[in-house]
Amino acid sequence: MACANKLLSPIHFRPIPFSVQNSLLFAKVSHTHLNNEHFPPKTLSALTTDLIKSYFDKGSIQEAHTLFDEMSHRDVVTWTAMITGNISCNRHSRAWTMFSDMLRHGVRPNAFTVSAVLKACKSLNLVALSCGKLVHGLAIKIGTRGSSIYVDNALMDMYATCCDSMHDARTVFDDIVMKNAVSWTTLITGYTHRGDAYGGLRVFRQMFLEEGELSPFSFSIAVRACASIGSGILGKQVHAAVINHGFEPNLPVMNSILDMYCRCRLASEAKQLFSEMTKKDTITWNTLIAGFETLDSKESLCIFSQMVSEGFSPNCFTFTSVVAACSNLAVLHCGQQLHGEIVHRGLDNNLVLSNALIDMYAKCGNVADSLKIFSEMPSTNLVSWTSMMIGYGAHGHGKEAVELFNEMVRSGIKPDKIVFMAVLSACSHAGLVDEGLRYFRLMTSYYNVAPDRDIYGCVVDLLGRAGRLKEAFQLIENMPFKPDESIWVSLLGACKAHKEPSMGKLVASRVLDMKSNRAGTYVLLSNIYAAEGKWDDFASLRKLMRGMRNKKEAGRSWIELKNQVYSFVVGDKSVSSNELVSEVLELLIMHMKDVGYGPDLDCFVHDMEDETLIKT
DNA sequence: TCTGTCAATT
Repeated sequence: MACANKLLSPIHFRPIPFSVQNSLLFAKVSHTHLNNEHFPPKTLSALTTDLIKSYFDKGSIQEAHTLFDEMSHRDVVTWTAMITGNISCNRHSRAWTMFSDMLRHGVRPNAFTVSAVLKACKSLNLVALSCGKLVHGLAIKIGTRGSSIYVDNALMDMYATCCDSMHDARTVFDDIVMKNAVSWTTLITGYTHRGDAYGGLRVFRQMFLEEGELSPFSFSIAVRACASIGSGILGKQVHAAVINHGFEPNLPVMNSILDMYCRCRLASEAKQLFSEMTKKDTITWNTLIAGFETLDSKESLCIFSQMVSEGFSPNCFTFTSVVAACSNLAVLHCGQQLHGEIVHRGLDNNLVLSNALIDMYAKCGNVADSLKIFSEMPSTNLVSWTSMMIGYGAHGHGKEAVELFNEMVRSGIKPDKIVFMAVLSACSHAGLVDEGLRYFRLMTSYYNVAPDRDIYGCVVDLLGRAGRLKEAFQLIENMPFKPDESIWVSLLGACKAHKEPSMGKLVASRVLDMKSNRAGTYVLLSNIYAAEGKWDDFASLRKLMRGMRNKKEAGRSWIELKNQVYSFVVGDKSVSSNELVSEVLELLIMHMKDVGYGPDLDCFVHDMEDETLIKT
């Protein structure tokens, strides 16, 4: 057997044309077969199927097809090997045509064929359901449905993954008499991936109640479901179940629990689990670094250097997270060092990573380098263009952002909602009001993208910033959905900036109607009253705020000095021990006064109670 | 005797 496999290795025949090669092969197979008495009685067709499979394993798709075409007798197994081979090479539509060819040749599919072809249906999203239903009918007709757990599970998976057919998946599931671990996992995954985490968790619980077969897969998907709804309480329960059922040695399960703690913003739980994990791989580190990128960017950079010093090799996932951490912290030097390391490791061709670098340079104030990366990318996607446009917008280059948008459309990329937000925001910051409004109209009339609350927020900002407050007000009043607090607050800020007290009062009444619990809203309102000298109203609002025990989150600043990053808030005493920071700030303030910049004192209110300045 | 279903990181 082993000797036959060695003999059949396609590498030996590489330089010889296919047909000759295959005749040679048959000769050798028959020869071995006839001359070796101890050789198991494998048919020629079985041996050829072996070879077809090994061709697909090596990615030699054409050779597999040539060999198949030259066969005189093809049985179900050979056809099935061709279908699965094409699927493993991601050629799903070819797999489907192979299947229809098979039916045309009058070969009756078996359970192997049906489950394989269902997988192809799943991946052919557009025509999936009609193909899938056809196979479902066929499965019933030839009697594989209900008699093969593989067919039933594949059928469930097909219904769950394609279109909105969780109902059909559930029907198939309920009909299965002997459910196995895959049946349970497939159904839980179906609900969870469709965004119905509670549905997934209900099935997970049912699995325990009915004493279904447990597997690490069902645990990791259940953990994922908890993470997606941000429920640390449910996540901890699943974590306990993982320990109770002895799945702790399974690394993917533990990695997903780590991810869950990060997504539920339970930083200390994540840290503790990480320190207790005896086995760790690159994914473990990446999960923690990605988690801390949003929780505590500075910490995520520390974890990164720890990862490197412990001898783990960072990959493109790792670098994407740490580059994003640098964007959040606006630490250019650190970002540049990482960029160097990325080039050194040959990861600079990675699309997602390049997009992160574009964003990093823009957020660190270096939009020219963003453009350099963008223009040198071998291929781009929607995110690349959007990141570049956001970078331009943030630096006041509205015109360039608009030009980039037009270029993107010309290159054949279809704009989405986020791109329009980038364009509108760029127009807003550059004062290109009419240009922005034109894109807002084109969005629905030409590009067929439905504007949502966020888009309306951008347009209100665009009009408000330019002082076209009445238009902004009318836009909010005529929105196709109920305005939320933030959109009114945005207009309120514009009223204050343009010193329009009458419009301000009107907007303020709308804001008060929302019965907000956000401190920032009241700070803004109280400032408007204070600026008008309405101290009674001002006082009652401040009282209301104190009752809410809700403080506005302080605006934070960073400064990078001598390879050290200092982060501080207004009135922060923690950095004052470093005289250098205070000195630099003093110098900056003096310089600002010299060039005629005085702070807008209307914007500040002094809170006597906690002795801090609150900036709006 | 050849052919199968499910999971974790940006």
